[in-house]
Amino acid sequence: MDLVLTPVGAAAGVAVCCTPLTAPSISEADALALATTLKALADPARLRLLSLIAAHEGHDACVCDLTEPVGLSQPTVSHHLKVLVDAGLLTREKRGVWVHYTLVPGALDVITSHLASHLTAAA
Amino acid sequence: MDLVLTPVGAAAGVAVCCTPLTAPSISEADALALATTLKALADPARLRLLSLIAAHEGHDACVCDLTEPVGLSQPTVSHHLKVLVDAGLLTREKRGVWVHYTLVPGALDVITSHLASHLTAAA
DNA sequence: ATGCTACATCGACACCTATCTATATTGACA
DNA sequence: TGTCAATATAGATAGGTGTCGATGTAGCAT
Repeated sequence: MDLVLTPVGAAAGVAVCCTPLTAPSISEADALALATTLKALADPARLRLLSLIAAHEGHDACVCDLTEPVGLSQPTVSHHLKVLVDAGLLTREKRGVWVHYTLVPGALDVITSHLASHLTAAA
Repeated sequence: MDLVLTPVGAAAGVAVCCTPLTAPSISEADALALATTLKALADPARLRLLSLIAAHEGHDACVCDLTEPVGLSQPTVSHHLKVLVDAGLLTREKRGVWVHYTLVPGALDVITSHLASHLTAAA
């Protein structure tokens, strides 16, 4: 239903502010999906949790390894870990009484490559 | 003031849940800084704005180029652009009546390399 | 069975943020 | 100078989110 409203200068050749498009931009759906994943990353507590897990042998750590270093309550840590699992950045595995969280290999690469492909110049 | 509370298994050699640390993790300050920048990226409207600007010739676009494609009000677009400038992802330049926003070259690379260095395995 | 320990869920609260409308500001032009 | 167009700022509001304490759940040990 969008009416074409005064395409300024289009017919008259008047200098317009706009530079021409040279490539397609990200779709609304892709932007939403990327933003959702980035939101999971965009928190200092969650970055520290991911970094702590990455620093552990096998990129694997249990909650008891993580609560004290980040200085947050156990329920809060549990909440953040759930966010990271839901975002596909961690996997959860129960081992007896303990729960181990492990980095998903390549998950970060997927994010950064999407960022690069949509937000950078093609040469 | 933290008292050392029952370092379980430390003396007895009992199997503990925890895997050993093999590397240092991100600092609290670095995590905060990275999260702040990522928050600027973690919004679908801002991702679309960045992508639109990247798709323009010279990675440069004026506000009038951006308002209609993202489908948001002009003040909202202006707000998002300010967030991106404050995050160091865009630069702002006034040209007569119009204002042009330009991608900061390499800004995205800085983010992704920080992510990679803190959150991935060292081989 | 009972209790203990590790972790998750619930409910509440304070704070942040995305969005809008209305208005101000700034520059071009007649 | 006065008007118009492009953009920014202000104020308001609805919804999201990080945090906590309290409580629930599940597995191990005695």
